[in-house]
Amino acid sequence: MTLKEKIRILISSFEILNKEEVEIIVEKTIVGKFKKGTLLLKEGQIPTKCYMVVEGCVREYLIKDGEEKSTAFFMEGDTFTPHSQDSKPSKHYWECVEDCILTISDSSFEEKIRAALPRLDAVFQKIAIEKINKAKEEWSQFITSSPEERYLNLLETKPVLLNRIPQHQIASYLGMKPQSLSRIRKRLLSNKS
Amino acid sequence: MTLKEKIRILISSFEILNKEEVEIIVEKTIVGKFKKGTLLLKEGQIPTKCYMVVEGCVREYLIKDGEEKSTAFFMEGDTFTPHSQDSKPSKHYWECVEDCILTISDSSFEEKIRAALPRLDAVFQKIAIEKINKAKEEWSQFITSSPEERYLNLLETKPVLLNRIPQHQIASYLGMKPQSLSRIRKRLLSNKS
DNA sequence: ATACGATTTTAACTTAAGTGAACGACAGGG
DNA sequence: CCCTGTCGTTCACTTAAGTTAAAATCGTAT
Repeated sequence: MTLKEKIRILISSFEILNKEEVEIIVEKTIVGKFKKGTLLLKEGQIPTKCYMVVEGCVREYLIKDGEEKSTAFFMEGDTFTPHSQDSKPSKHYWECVEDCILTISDSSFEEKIRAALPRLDAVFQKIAIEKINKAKEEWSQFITSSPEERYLNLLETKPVLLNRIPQHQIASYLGMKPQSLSRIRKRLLSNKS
Repeated sequence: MTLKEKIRILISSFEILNKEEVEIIVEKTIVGKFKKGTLLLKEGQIPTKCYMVVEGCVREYLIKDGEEKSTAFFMEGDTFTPHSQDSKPSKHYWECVEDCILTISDSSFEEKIRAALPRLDAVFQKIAIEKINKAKEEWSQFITSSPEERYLNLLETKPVLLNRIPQHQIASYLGMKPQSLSRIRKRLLSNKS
C-alpha cells in the first residue's frame, strides 16, 4: 500500500468528510519521516505543529522527580496537538519510539486547507469531542482501578502497546515502578494456571 | 447581582465573544433551578442537554463494584456536556450536590443561537480545547502522584471543593477509600507541627 | 431534645506497591 | 571480542493503602 493510500484511509476513518474532501486534504498533506529516538518536542519549547501517525509510534512524556513519566502513546491514526493554544512552553516531550511517518500540520497549512474546505473546523471539532470522550473514559477507568487492574485493562484495550513499548515505559504510563509491573506480570502468570 | 448579570460575566469569561455576541446568548439562555440531590442524568439514560453552572455544584459519578466513584465536580462557570455525541446511554450520573442554578442547552437551542451567531462553533471549539488541555494536565498530575500527593494537589488547585463536598466523595474522586483520606489528613496535620 | 442515619475517625490486621540492591540477558560501540 | 549501559527480573525490607469493624461525630427530622 502506498503512503498516500494509507493517509487516505486514516483520514477517511474520521467519518465526517466525503471522498472529494478527503482528497483535498490528502493531496496537500505534508509528510515527515523520523528516525526512532527523534524528539519532535522538548520540554520548554513552544509547540506549533499538529501531527497524525501514519506509521510508527510516538511517546509523550514529562520529567518529574528526575524520572521520565509516559503520559500517552500515539499510534497509527492517532492525532496529537499542542496542549496550550496560547503558545505556552510545553511541559511534555514527544519522542518517536519507532521509526515514524507522520503527517504534519501547522497554522499556515490549516489556512491553505480551510480555503478549499470551509468545513475544516467541524472536522477538528469532531476529533476534539472524540478525544474528550476517550479521555473521560480512560480517566474513569484509571481512577477506579488498582495498578493490577490498570495493567489488565491495558492488556484488553491496547494489547499491541505491550509488544511495541519497553516495559519500564508501560510501567510509568500505568503509574507504577518497573519492578511492580514485573511483579504483577509474574503474579498473573502463576495464578492463571 | 442579578442572575442575568452573573450569566453575562460567566459567558464573557470564555474570552472569545464580543459584547453584542454575549448579549445574544444571554438573552436567549434558558435557566433551570434544581434542588440539592436532583439527578440531572442517570446511568443508562441518553443525555441530550448541555449545562453551565451559574450557582451550586454538580457531581459526576459512576457505579463500580457497587460503589459510587466520583469522576468530576462542576462549579460556577464550568460547562458539562454528554460524553457520547452519538446518543449512547450514559455510564455516568449527574447529581446536584447543592441547590443549583444551571443554564441549559440542547440541539434546538443551539440552532436558534447559531442563526444569530454563526461563530458559535468557534466558541465550542475553544471550550473543547481548554477542556482537553485541562484533562491532559490533570492526567499528568494524577498518574505521577501517590494518593497523598493527589490530596495535596487538590488542596492547592481546588481548595474550595474540600469545603463544599463530603470527604467520602472527595476520596473516591482521588481514587482512594474514605478511611485512607482521613488517615492522610491526620498524618499531614501531625507532621505539619 | 432526642433519635436516627450518614459521615468521619480510629484501630488492628492484611495486602500490595515502593525502595534499594543485585543479577542475568541483551545490544551496540569500541 | 569484550566492555558498557540498558532493561527486565528477583529479593528483602519498608511503607502506605485496603479491609473490616467499631466508635465518635454531625445533621436532620420527628
